[in-house]
Amino acid sequence: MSKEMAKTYDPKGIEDKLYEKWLEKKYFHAEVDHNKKPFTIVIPPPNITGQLHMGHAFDNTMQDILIRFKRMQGYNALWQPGTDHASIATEVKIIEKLKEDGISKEDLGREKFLERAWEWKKEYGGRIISQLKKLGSSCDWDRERFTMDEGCNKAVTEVFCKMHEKGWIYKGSRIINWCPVCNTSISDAEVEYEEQAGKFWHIKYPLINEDGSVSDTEFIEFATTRPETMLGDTAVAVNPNDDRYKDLVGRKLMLPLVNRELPVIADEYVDMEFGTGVVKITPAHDPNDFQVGKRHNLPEINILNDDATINANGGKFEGMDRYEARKAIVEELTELGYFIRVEDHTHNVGTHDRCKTTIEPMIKAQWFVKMDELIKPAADAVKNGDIRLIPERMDKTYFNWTDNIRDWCISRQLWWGHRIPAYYCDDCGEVVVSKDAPSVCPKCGKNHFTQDPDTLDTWFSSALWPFSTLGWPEMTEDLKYFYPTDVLVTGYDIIFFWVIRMIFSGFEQMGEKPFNTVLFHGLVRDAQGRKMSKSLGNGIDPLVVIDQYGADALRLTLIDGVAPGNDMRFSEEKITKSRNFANKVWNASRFIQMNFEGKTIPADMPEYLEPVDKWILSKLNNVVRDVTDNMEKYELGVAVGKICDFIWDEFCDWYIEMVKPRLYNSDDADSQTAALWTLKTVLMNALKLLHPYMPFITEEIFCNLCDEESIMISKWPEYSEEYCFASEEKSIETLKDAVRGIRNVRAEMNVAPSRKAQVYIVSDDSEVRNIFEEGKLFFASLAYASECFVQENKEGIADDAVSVVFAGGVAYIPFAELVDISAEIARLEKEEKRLEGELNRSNGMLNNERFVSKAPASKIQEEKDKLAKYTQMLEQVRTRLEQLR
RNA sequence: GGGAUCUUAGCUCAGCUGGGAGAGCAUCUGCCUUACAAGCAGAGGGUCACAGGUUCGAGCCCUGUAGGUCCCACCA
Repeated sequence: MSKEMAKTYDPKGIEDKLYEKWLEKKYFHAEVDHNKKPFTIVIPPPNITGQLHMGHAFDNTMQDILIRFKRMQGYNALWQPGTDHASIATEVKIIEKLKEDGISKEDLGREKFLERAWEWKKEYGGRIISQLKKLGSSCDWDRERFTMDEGCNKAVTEVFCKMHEKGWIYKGSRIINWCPVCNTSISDAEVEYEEQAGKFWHIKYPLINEDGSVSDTEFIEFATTRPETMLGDTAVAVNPNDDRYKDLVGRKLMLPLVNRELPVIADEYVDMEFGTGVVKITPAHDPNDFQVGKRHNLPEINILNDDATINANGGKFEGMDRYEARKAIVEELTELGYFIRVEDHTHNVGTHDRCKTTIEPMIKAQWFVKMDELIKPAADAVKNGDIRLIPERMDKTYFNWTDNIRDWCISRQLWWGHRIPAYYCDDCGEVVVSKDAPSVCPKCGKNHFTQDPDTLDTWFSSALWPFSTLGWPEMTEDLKYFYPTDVLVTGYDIIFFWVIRMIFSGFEQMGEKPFNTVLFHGLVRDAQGRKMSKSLGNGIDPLVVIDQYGADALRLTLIDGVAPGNDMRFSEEKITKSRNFANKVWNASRFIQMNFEGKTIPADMPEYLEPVDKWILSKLNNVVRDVTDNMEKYELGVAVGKICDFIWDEFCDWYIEMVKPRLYNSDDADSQTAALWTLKTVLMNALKLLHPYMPFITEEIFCNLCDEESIMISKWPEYSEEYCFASEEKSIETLKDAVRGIRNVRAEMNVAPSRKAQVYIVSDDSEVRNIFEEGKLFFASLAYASECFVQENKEGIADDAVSVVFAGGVAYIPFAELVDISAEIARLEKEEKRLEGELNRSNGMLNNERFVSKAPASKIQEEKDKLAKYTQMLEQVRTRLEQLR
């Protein structure tokens, strides 16, 4: 056999070496192959600005597990990787960097700025990719893409032009969310509402008398959280059914400070119950007021510059910041006697999710995607099960968005991104949308154009990712073969940003869904359950974890015991547990390898197998079936739990211990061969099951133990009738029961394992006697017995021997000098009580006529078996008690 | 305001279509048993948030209550 294994598993060195090998062998690479079924995952492209964090590690671990699993199952598995240009995030970073040198982006100019951005991409864009590799991700790196590469560019332009032609992309002047810090419009999805402690200012406007003079007795009172917006008020509204104000509707008010006459209008929008039942209307700076303004043909007065300072429409407040103006306005209103009072008021304030700046609603000309028609097939697909969301509850979240869809603002006043393919004729202003710059104006025939300066929302290109990466708009072979992809793995936090947009884009552009299934995961939180964040400084760097514990341990920690869609807590304890498991696997393998030394192990199942061999093979067979089933259903956390339990508990703690005597004794060659073959078979198959979760350690061991090239291209184990040994499974469990019982008693009596004792197994069931007879050797070692006798009756056993009742018989341990008869009686009485309880329960059920008549037959039989078993055990306990008394 | 979800051992969480409450960690007790002390063998510990209901049978299904978390809406 090959080289000696170290005593503890050290992932350092091994992981990088194996990853290099996989790359070299091109195992990750997938080509169209019509003899194989494809299985495709597209990666959620990480931002080029990003560093690998636990969220990425979680997300990519899940994808890698699925891809490796399917690859081993014989699918043509493609994991399509790439990165996202992350328009605004990247632009902000570059601006920050420029700022350090004292330059603004305008100083630099568009061309130069973009040059910098590309340099930046070149320098840092690869960083996250190399970090993903550390994790073991088996992406097809030959296919790596970037949302702003040539192909994706082409796809974006194509979609924009097509949709524009169809009328589903349009330019319009509408109220949008404006970020005064990033200086760009953003979409509704990018607005985050944050509860803030604010103020509620109560103000009054004077009515205008019939003679045109400003009344000093008649006022109309209302309250606002944003007094500065009064500069843009163009009406005051009341509810049409509000008797208090009926007479005022149609009259005029004087807007103080700017001396503008405002009408009092009636609109259903106003809630009579809230406050004074009066609302000031600022169509240019509030989305609801905007709607009211449209209904009543109110003027829209924009009072803000792009940086949220007051513009010329604000009169003497011009140039003030919005918050300075707020203060100044309240002061002046107080002086003029229009201010009533102020109260504390917590309310939700819309902020920009990226920079947390309070957004300012403004009317601006922007490009939009018309959503009402586009969303229909996307909603239907989930409704009718064509696309499955896991966990299912995500459906509700999904429909909540599709049912309340609003047009998508896609233009951004940024430079880093896909530039909008719209051209304006310098002479007549005609708008031409086309893939290439037009040469002649279709309206005036002149030939000078200026391209729209804006770029597109980052998510516009990510929405096309599942097909743009496969070659669209060309109908490539890749596209025909790999599309639709199989599963998308992502966090529930980007369902609106990305998932929905990919779905409607897929239907619209490809005429087909982009994926069959969406597997959602939750957030990785810290040990206290807090979100990992930069500001809290509680983030755990996955690369540090990999360095300390290995990628396998990290991966296991992230997936073990986690249900789809649920958040998980990451802690030192958990990672230690995973590391320990890796070490356990390592040592079990080391032990097995040591025992292979100088032996030949048959390739096929030997003729002769002992019951324990059959037992573990049967157990393995069940695990293979269950784990495969769980994985097909995306229950990865459950699946890995079963694998680990099988390896640690059944295989290491029981089976290996059971076969040790056979390994140490070469007299019975057949028996030893059977043990060696079974050890190898079970280990190899268990490693295969574990490989998707812990790719490195499994590969290292696998290659140490066999001549195959790699575990990652080996065949996934399948359930097989050949390995079904139901009766051995059952009988070994009986034997384990006896062992546990004996250990328990010995532990209670504080007998050191080194103190061996004789053990007598007494059973009137010949099958039970048989199994102990056959397993005598290992049974003795597991039960710390010096000798083991199997017999039909109690003959020759000391009366005061300790007795252990198990299902099928009684074990006697003549340990006279240690036995305290009264303690023994107490122990057996406790056992008697327990069994009586069980019998009561069982009898209760079986005597319940309605249970017997309604419960399924299998359940009844199960209960009858238990009854028989406990009856027999109780009998034994009672007999024994009598003897002792 | 609408919705989702959670409440199970001291802690962190599993528990699939209803059929005798689980794991890891922690605690306690023994063990250097020639793969592993990052280990082995044992033990203790739970009215499955609360109240009803459906059912032969409920941690699981239904209704309500309380508390937590999250998402959406955004009453100026």
